[in-house]
Amino acid sequence: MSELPKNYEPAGVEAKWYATWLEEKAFNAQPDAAKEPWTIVIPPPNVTGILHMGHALNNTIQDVLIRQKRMQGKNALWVPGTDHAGIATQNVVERKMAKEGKSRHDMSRDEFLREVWAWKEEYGSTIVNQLKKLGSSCDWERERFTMDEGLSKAVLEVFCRLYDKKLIYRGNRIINWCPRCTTALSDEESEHVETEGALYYIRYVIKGEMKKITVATTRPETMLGDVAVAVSPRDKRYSGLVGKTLILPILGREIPVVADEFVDPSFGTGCVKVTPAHDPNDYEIGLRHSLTPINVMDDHGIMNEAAGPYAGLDRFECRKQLVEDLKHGGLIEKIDRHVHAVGHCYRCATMVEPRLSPQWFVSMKPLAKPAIEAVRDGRIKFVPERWTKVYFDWMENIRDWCISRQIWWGHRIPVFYCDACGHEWAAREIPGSCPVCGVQNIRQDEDVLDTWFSSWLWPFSVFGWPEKTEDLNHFYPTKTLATAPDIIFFWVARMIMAGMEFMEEIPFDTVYIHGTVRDDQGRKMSKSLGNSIDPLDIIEKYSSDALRFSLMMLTATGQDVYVNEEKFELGRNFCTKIWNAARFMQMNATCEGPLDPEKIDFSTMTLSPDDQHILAKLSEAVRNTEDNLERCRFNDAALAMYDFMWHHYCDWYVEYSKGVFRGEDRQRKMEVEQVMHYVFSSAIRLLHPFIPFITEELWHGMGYNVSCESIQTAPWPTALSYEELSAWGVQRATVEYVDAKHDLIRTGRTLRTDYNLTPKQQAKFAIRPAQERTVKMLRDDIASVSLLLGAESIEIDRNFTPEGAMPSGISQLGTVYMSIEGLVDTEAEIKKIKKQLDLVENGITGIVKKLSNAGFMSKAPADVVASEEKRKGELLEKREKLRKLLETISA
RNA sequence: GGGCGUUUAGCUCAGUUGGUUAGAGCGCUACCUUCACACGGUAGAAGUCACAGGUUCGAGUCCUGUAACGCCCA
Repeated sequence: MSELPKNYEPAGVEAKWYATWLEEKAFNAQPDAAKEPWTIVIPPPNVTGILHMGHALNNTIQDVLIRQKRMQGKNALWVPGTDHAGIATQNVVERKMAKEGKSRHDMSRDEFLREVWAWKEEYGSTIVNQLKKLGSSCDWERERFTMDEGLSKAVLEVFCRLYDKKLIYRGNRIINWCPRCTTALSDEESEHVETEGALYYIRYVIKGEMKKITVATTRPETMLGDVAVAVSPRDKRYSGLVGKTLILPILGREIPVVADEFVDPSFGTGCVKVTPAHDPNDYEIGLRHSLTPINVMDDHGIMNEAAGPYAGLDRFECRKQLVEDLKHGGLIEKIDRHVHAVGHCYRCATMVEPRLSPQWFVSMKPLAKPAIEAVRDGRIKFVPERWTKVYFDWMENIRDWCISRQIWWGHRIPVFYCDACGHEWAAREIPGSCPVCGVQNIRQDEDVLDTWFSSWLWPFSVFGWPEKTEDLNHFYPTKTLATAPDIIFFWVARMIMAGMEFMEEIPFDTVYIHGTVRDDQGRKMSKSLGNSIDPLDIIEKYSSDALRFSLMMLTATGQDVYVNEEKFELGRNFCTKIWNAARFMQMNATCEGPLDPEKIDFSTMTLSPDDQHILAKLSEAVRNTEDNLERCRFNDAALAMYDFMWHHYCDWYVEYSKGVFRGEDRQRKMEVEQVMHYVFSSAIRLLHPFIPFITEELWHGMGYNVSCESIQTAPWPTALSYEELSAWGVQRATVEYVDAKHDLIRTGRTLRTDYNLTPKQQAKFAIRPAQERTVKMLRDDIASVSLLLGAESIEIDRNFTPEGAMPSGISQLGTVYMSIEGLVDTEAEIKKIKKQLDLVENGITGIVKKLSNAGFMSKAPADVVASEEKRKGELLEKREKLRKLLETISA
């Protein structure tokens, strides 16, 4: 046991222990048939990422779980890694290159990829290092990257299997296109944003007639691609119109009027323009009426030749000019304001263009079925449970997944084409020639796969799948997946599908969905808003433990977490409190040498009521913490420990121990010291998953590392029942007595405060116990009651009747009386109270006068009257208290 | 348009299967620099549990409806 410094300096301590842990390979796990595996896979952060509060929350949760399981003796493994984040990373590298005056369009694909890999080597470990600062106990020797060799192999395997099962297919369909990233996106990657737009009413001339009809659209520029106008077949207004021909304004193209069930007669004019190349619904209408789509834009959202006079214009510029032109031609009936949800690229926020495009898709319905089953029959459960419904809703209406991306960074689609014979096939290895005609001149698909196509395999690909490895066999399936709600569809649902399809087993049994971290105004933390709090700043200022503990205290199950900097004081203050509790024990140490908390035996001691009480409360805290962790109630678990350590241990037991330590009974001192070490060493073990650094520092500082070098592998404390506790002489009745004693002491302290006694002033107390059996208990325990009450003397008498000035209070154990004779200058006190009473009386008179004044009542604003009424009430109450006080003192 | 969440002390939030006097942290008030800790201690003030109905011996909790805010999906 080395003497602890007065102030805890977390920065050095945290760095020291993390380095030691790495050195000792404390986080590493190997398959071990003798131990129960308990696995977590990290939601791999993007290599482009920097640690934000969401990561801090997410990873603290995982670390809490994994550290607890490790202490419980399980073969705990937390597999870390990063995601190659296709579009995001390509964007970052392209931006960086642009600053250097370079463009990927000036280099070959291979050259560009070399640039990205170089970037990854340089910056890709940023977030990993930040996770280490958080204290994350990941097995870093198993760190994976979604584009490393093994995982790429898994991706190829999965692609080929699905391709061969015809579950991957290429189709020409309307997809979400980002004109800035120039790639297709999946439906999930297009974020709907409420946008203030306009509804344009455009007139189309009916061929051969002088009449016009009006169509309403939010995207007028797409009319250049119109191939028809559709009306509802049930719409009587237009029943004569179907089959007629319209003249498309500007371009003069002749287009038919068709009847289609899709049209909602109540929207706009009931006539909708049909642009199959730029709208998913229009595409369907086009198919039903055999209309040929016309694409009017290029990859960058620039109008193409099909747009006639507008070719070469940006889509938004085109909209402006087209509307102007239509206005001049008298073809705009009106323009209404219109708010609607518009898709935006989730990587660059550019407005997404729905666009007809040949892309690769995964047929999802067959994959969804077993994944729905796994959740329905309870093999996988969501916490909180309500997310189950969100999952089912999505899974039951699942749409095919567009997996091809027109970028370079990612897993290249392993499909090959032979132009000689037209053969197309998927291959796990790059083939040398066409397997059908033998021609060597074959080419590979240019596109890469959606980044989620590798992450959906994460829970088993990290263990070497498709190889049947020992790791895979031992560590799969994993246990709890902790993640934020925004990637349930992107990732969680797809992992379940992949697990069921390729492993024929669930990937994890619990999905814990935590909240989003927001600022104190409820806004999502984001760089652009400038409202983000950098976890690293918090770590520097308050320590990693403080960050972790505060986050855990704040994260009510599944609710969003609102943070501001001050909230992290909570964790810091708690760590300081623990530190000082440890110092207190050291200062009062009588035992010599190291102390093994596992070897303490209370069965030979006679435990005092307070000893029994704190031991029972410890078991209660252990039970609460375990239960709450089991149910992912991290805030309740944190609170249970906080409450125990601060309010039970420090506020009561440490205060009680002072009386013992100041006394002469050496035997008793040693016993209390043993209780303290038992309780404290258990409490810091309990706290270790939440605040790993300070607890490890104290484990060593207090010399608990006798039989177990690190707290990380020290045995998890056991919650003892009263039956088990009775072996040490702990009785439930005694514990309840101490609870009641605390209530009594509080009552006595209130009396002290009421009569303005300073902490140093001793007072004479008397207690009239409510029950006979407490008389002896209190008499035996009188020393501790006296100390905690600041009593000069205490008379305990079932028949006590007060004489003179003795105010009283009622507690669970009985009535407490305090003598104020000699402590309070009665004369002066009476004078003071009378003076106050006068002031209050005057105040009341004034207000009553005011309130009975008709002029005031009729003219004064209501809130003024109300505040006067309120003040009157307060004064009346105060008068009553002062009168009572006067009565007692004068008695 | 559909779904979900939230509404409890000045602020931020807990409150599990309905059950004594609705809790915590911060802030506030008073007293205290006492030999673990002022990042502290003791005591205290502070709530029409969003609103309107209903069920019940009993509702912050369950049911119906309304409102506001937020999120997701179309």
